Amino acid sequence: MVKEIKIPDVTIERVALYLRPLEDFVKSGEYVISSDKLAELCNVNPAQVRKDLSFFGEFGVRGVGYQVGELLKEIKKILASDREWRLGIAGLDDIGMALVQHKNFLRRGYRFVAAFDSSPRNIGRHLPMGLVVKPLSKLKESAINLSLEIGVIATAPSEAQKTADLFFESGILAVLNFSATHLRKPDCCLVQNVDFTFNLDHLAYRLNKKNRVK
Amino acid sequence: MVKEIKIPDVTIERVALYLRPLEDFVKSGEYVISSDKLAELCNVNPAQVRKDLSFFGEFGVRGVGYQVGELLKEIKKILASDREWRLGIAGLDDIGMALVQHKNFLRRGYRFVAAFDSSPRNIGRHLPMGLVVKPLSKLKESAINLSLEIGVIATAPSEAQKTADLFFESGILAVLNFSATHLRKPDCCLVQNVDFTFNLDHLAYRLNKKNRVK
DNA sequence: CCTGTTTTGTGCAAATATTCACAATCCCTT
DNA sequence: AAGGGATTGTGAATATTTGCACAAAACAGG
Repeated sequence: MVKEIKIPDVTIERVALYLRPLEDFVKSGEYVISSDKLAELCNVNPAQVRKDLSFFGEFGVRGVGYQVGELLKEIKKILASDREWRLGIAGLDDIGMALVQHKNFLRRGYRFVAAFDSSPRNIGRHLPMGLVVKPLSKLKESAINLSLEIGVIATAPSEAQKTADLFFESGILAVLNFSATHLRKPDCCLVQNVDFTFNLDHLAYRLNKKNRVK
Repeated sequence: MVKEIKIPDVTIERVALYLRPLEDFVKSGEYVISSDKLAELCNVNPAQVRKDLSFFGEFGVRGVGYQVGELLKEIKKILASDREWRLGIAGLDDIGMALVQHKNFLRRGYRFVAAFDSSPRNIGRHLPMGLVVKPLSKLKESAINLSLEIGVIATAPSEAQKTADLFFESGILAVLNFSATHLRKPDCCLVQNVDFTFNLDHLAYRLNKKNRVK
């Protein structure tokens, strides 16, 4: 019987955070990293690092630290980013275009294998990596044929819900939503919203507070 | 003597969250909203909504609810988004371009008033709203002349730190970083990192877990 | 002006999350 | 092979956050 502990959401987020400095670290040629060092790089508490990792197993060696390469592999396994995920994107105006071309996605294992748009202006356009923009009407068919796993929505807000529904109907269970609208979704599906103005609001709040305290 | 309570970070984030449905709500013509309704729209607990708001004052009327317009105004005041903030952006390749042109920023009070790039390919380009891309060497001078308040970094990772330092040296206290690199910063300055692959990692993790549980 | 209904604001208890602190373990040196 | 130094893994202590539950306040209708 496997132990059935619930893993906090914040832990997952931090574990993803650990991934980035580790990648830099492995390039620098170091073989071993301590929880202290990793914690410092991520601005968290060392005990936190150890506890976070301990949810998933014992990856370190007492008195020594963690093997960088091994830890990296373990974290990728934890996050299920030890394999490639197949993405479809809808909406190829400026943001959509920027996303498709962004190299970070592929480096981290997220590959765009289909692109859709409703506007004749964009349909048929050739994108890097041999992608051709297809009409939205082909979304469901393509999603199945190409085994899409995650849908990315970069359409205008007015089309976002319609597009999301297409993704959901074609069996896609996760959507990354750049459209700054709230999406209705079936219970079985996951949605992550990305809204840059959130980050700005947070900065503005903290800037303002700092000035007031002065 | 003003009471000196510490306001949790999560509260700020949720308060920013409340802003969005409220804006929709005010358009729909409703005058009053209850914590129950607002909570439902944001997928949080009603008591949470009330407690979050109570950190900043008493905005509701017992037995009635909250005046939508007034609440909206109060929240904007809390977040310091009741005024315009002046942004400068560095890096005008695909992501930078998409950001500058994105209408949401201005709608929420974030105005790009300067744009910088190091590449001759981009310098001198005319952007929407009368902006012209200036060379990075002019950043410090412009930042002061134009009273920039927040710097946005959309450069290649290799240039991110250098650019951030320019922002900091010119007295800018907050930076929004799209470059997927960790930035060193003076203690007095604020940095918010935006990394889309984080969101994807989180989705991937949850998708994977769901399949395992099955 | 009283009564019933509604919904806020908040004290308090429960649930979660973070941090401390230390035994357990490993490596290195002699 | 023994001792000293380092660092993990984790139980226990703290700190923070959430949510319940209810008094306080407003309003509407008679």
